[in-house]
Amino acid sequence: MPERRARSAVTTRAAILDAARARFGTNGYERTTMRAVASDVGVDPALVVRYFTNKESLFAEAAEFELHLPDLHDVPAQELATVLMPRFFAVWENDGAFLPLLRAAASSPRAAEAMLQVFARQVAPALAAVAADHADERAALVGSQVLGLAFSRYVLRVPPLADMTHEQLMRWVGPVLEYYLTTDPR
Amino acid sequence: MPERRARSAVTTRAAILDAARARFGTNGYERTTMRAVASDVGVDPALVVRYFTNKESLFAEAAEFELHLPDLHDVPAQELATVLMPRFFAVWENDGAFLPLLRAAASSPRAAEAMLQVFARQVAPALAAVAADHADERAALVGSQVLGLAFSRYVLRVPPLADMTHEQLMRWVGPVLEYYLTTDPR
DNA sequence: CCAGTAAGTCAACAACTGTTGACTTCGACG
DNA sequence: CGTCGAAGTCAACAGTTGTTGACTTACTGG
Repeated sequence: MPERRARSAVTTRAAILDAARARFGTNGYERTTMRAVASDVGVDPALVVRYFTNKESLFAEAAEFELHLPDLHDVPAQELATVLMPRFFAVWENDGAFLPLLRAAASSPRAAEAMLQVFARQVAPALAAVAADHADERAALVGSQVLGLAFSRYVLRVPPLADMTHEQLMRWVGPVLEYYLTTDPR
Repeated sequence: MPERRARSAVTTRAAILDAARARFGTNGYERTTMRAVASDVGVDPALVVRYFTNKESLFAEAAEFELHLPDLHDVPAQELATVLMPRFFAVWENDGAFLPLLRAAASSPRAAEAMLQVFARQVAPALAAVAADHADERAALVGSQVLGLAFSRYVLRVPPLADMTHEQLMRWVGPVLEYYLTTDPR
């Protein structure tokens, strides 16, 4: 039992990160204050900067996330949505890092750039495995629909969308993803 | 010739409103400062509040816009996108009020509510004219795709999307709108 | 038991924000 | 010409924000 501090450093650091994600996720970047995050954890604001040096760095760390999209090479077109959508739901609803980034991307160029990187490094390559042609355009179109869904459902909370189940959404959106990835527009 | 002031009140008022739209549109609500708007017009900050009383009221007026969606009753399904998309492009690119609202909606509950009202009062009713059934769900899905497109193209500036022409986008997105409005998911 | 170090607090700073009230400028009109 | 009201400025306020540096607390290893 090497250490048993009343509160180990890693513990409060993680707590601060969680609180930051929650605040950034519901209030966005500018409306989230260091003091509020600190007080959520019951700690002095100075400690937050001691651990994360900056509001900007705190945000950067809070907004890091991995989609973990599976390899799509052997997935038949009709099952693309069944494979993809659950991953999106997971990132949107469980991991707390997506919403902060989405909200902040709307008004902060830096956050927008970060979101663009997530798309370029995680989404586009995975989708390239199944795109018929014009892979970058197809991936971007899928991204626009997916992002629009997240924005409408979690940020705007458009009533019908916010209340639908995962299954209902998959049935509606599935054919669209399949179309964007594999079909040629008329 | 009743009035010929060097700068009539209505003129500077309109100039302030324009500057506000531009600032809100590119920087979002919180990062837009009264002082910056005032200085864009070459005027004292106090004058801005004299005309608009509040930052919040200034934003409210700057973010008002009308979609002017046409009556869709006699539009055949295959031409829905040809009729709808040009209106969206017009509001996105010419009128300066859409982007401020979209950006602000991401981090301000009030702005989100305003955007929801635009959807409920202007988009949903117009689309109800052609929706096969579940009109509210179908309208919301169209809204999610349209919003996602705007977000990706104008806020995030996803490269392929930002560079595509109106015609290219219409060809890709058109079938999706048609599907959401008229087809049953499999 | 005691010193060292990590964990945390405290008060304060400088900058910036929205907003206010009193003042000035100036064109129009009787 | 003189005055009246609109158009606009000025300086300043009160509050909030991120960030800093010096200080205190408390656990642990020797």
